[in-house]
Amino acid sequence: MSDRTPAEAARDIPEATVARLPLYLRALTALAEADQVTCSSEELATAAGVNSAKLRKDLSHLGSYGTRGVGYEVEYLRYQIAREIGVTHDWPVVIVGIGNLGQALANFSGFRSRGFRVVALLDADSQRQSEVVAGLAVRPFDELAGIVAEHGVAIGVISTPAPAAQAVADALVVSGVRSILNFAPTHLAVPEGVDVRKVDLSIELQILAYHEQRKAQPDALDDEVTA
Amino acid sequence: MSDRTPAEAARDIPEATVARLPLYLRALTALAEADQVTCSSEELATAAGVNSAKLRKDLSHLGSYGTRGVGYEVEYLRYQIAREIGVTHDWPVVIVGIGNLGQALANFSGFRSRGFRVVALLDADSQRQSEVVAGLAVRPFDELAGIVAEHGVAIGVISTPAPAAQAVADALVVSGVRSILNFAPTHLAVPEGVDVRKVDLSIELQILAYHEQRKAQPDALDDEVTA
DNA sequence: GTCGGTTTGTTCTCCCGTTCACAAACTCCT
DNA sequence: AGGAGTTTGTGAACGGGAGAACAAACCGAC
Repeated sequence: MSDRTPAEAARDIPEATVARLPLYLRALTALAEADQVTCSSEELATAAGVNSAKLRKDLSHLGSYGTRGVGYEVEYLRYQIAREIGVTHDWPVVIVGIGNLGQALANFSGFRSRGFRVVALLDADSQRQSEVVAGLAVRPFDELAGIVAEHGVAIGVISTPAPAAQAVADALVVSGVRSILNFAPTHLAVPEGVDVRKVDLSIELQILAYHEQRKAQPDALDDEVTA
Repeated sequence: MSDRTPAEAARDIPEATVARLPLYLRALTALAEADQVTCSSEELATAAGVNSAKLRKDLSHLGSYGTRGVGYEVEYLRYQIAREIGVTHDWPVVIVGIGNLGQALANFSGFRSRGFRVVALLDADSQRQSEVVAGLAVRPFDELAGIVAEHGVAIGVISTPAPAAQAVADALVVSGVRSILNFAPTHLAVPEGVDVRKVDLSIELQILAYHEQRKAQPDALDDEVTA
């Protein structure tokens, strides 16, 4: 009934907590690179930009790592969170739609370094299929099913124009992909059990614009003729 | 104290509603282009991918547009939402960091068509300053303050590497920018009154990976040695 | 061994957001 | 004009997340 996946609470970790775990993972990685052995919840929370009480509650959902009176062991906690998220091994990813954004995504180093590996770039435009982007040849879109099966791809990224996105999503789902990251500015309808996360640049800007407008106008609101 | 802006509820429209208004605006624009004159809440909600009751409550926060027994007039409602968001006129935007992602953003047509106009591209790398991207010359970063003042820029986009992001944010704030869209994978500390929205690609992927992992494992969880 | 200081894990409360369900209000047909 | 049908706007119940505050647990000193 709902647009979100209602029974997606797989075990018992709240969705809001899941969304913050990558923040903690990143902060812990930075601490580890600075050769810090232990850290307090206060320190880690500051590094991640969240409240320390929230951090402790989040971590309590995955277990009782950490020692009272001492704090958390950086490397140990980092591994535990990585394991919980599932990025102790690499996930194969395909990117569909190799325009400006798709090329930027293919070149994005953050993927490779954080548990993801781009195994194929796909595009329906035959002109792009002669190009090589980020060391990978751009391949025809109809090779999707074979590539997904071959590499065991579970995550697909859509960076096509909006009109093509739904068809691409359908094809991804048919091929067996159950998680989609959608950059196309459109709503995707997918079957139950398939997760879609949306990144929408113009929506983010419009939200900023709303607040910006409110900052500018002190309190003039009702005195407008709108016919 | 908090990392979010606590007193940002400018008037009385809930934040969750504000985040959905751009969705409705987009759906209404699509309906208008299909020459549809009126639409029901059910129809608009389906197009936007949300619940119809949620849609009606959202719209009720901006006023009582719509006619019972009939629905909403597409063009009228579209204008009202655009006015509420503040995209009836264009917002000048600067993009800082013209790497792969910055170039993709500069070329993104959705900005221009949805109330935003990129007025300048900035980069600290002098090698990039000879390039022309999306019809705009890449200019030195130290011209920021002048550009912001000249065009009345209120919104800045950061697409630099993570280590440079905080310094860029500081410079934006000093120049007078009060809204920042941050693509760098790091937490930005900004003064009260400045809004930051974050788009983080690897976090989105990690959230997908978490759910994907839970789909794969039916219910094996505690039986792991972790030392 | 005991005591003080420190930090985690957890409980409790409050608030925001979602959803259901229904009254109010409008149109169209007779 | 009146009634049937339709759709909006909203009141109320419900669930989840945020934050404060505190008890439990650990370390180190004496």
